[in-house]
Amino acid sequence: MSKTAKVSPHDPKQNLILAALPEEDYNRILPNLQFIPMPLGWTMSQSGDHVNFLHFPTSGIISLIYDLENGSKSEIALVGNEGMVGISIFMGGDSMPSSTEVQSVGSAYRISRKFMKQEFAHGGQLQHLALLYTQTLINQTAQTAVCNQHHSLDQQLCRWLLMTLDRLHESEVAITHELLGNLLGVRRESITAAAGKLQKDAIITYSRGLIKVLDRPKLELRVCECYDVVKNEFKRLLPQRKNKTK
Amino acid sequence: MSKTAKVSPHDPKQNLILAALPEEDYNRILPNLQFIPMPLGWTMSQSGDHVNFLHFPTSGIISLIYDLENGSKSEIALVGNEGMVGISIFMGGDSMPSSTEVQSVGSAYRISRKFMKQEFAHGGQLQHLALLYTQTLINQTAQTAVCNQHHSLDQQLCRWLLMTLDRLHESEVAITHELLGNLLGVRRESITAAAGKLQKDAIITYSRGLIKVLDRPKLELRVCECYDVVKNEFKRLLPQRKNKTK
DNA sequence: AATCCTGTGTTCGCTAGCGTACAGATATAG
DNA sequence: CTATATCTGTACGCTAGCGAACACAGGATT
Repeated sequence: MSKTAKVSPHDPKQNLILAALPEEDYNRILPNLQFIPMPLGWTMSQSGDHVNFLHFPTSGIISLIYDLENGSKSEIALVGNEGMVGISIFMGGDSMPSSTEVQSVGSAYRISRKFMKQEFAHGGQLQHLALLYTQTLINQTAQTAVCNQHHSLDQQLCRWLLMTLDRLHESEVAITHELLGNLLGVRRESITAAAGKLQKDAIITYSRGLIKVLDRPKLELRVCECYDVVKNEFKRLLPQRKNKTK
Repeated sequence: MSKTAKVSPHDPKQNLILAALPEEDYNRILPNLQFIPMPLGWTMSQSGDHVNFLHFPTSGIISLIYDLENGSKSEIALVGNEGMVGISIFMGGDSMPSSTEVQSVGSAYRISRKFMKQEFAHGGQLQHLALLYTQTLINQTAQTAVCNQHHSLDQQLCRWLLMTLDRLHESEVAITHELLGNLLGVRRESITAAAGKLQKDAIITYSRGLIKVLDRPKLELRVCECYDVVKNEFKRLLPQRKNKTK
């Protein structure tokens, strides 16, 4: 976050998808946007829930999570102000087997399911961006699948931290080992061990639910390729176009 | 599948997406379909390749695979005659980081990228089905991610066999332990061990690249929930509508 | 027949992460 | 300022899957 002002979460264009819309589309959508705060821990939807809104975060982080019968979970993707939550609305399924939880406080603008379906049917730029973003989500999920299988928890932790930092725009992450374990699908103790190594090497410090990243470059040295793959594919599909607001 | 005849791979309606189209849409698309055999081992596309055709398999199986820098791989989804290959065409990205390989001989009908884009833009039933199918793919990928992390190889092998059987419509699967290891992201020896258990319990037999499933019900008893989750979500999103061919 | 290649069987030591258990440490509430 | 709940540290034995190495078996080749 930079010096001061101007970065209000109340500006819809803090969301990169909205920001990338041509003025015409943006202006049509604007009156249908509803501002909504996203408190920490809010379960926006659970597996199978009929989804009624498409959310465009302006700040904060949402985790997409798959739950198993035995209570284990795994995060399959992260969404911040670069994306949207609720793709099943335009994909047609109306619900998904994943649950969505607010990982880091923030806020969003949302539009109703009905309006989004209309907009999508028009086939304009919002449709295009929504589908491209969905493709990046698929990629994120798929890369998570391979990463889970082939990379060490140490590496996965670095990946998670970097992905989170990218969406937070600050170097402090509020999360306990316990919750992080849930997201990465491992025990709390395993996180303690992995985080301990990073702390010992002065890459992070943490205490009681607050992780501070001291040395991001070193994180990038330790992370597995998955971080870059996801990031690069995102850049390829959704390059940051400045919208020409006069 | 019934007694005899009539199940020619040369009938485009062997593909369930095509079969689910209303006559009107189907007839418009028909002249643009090109039949193409899919030989065993054919790499239809590699990571990053610009995709020129959307394939609708009428038989056979295609694996979607993610590769890592160190040479490890993992299959992230299976596609048979229930689906399509090449979604990046209508999702807008034109390519994906996954490669696609023919796992089991078969054939497909394909349409050109250009024609598909046109069709998709019309916003008709093909658009709708394509997006729904994409949602099932996302689900398959996400479930693979959790499964990789939380379930034993034994269970994953059962899952793979069942998913394959569902697409083959027969009880013999031609694949070596080595290749199976690649798909499931483990060593050949680990497959030998897992398959050995199934063979000992008379659930399968195998030799030199040919696995015969003897007792499917027992496979279903051993498999993890992931198999059903994916299957049920598929049914929910794409229930088998008989198209009203007079 | 002898040879080769591909596919499978098996072993050995190794490591990551699990499950369990318990102890210390630091907020927050009363 | 004490009590309590929440976090983190650490230890122990256990298992799944790894990596490497080698033996054997069955088709194919000649």
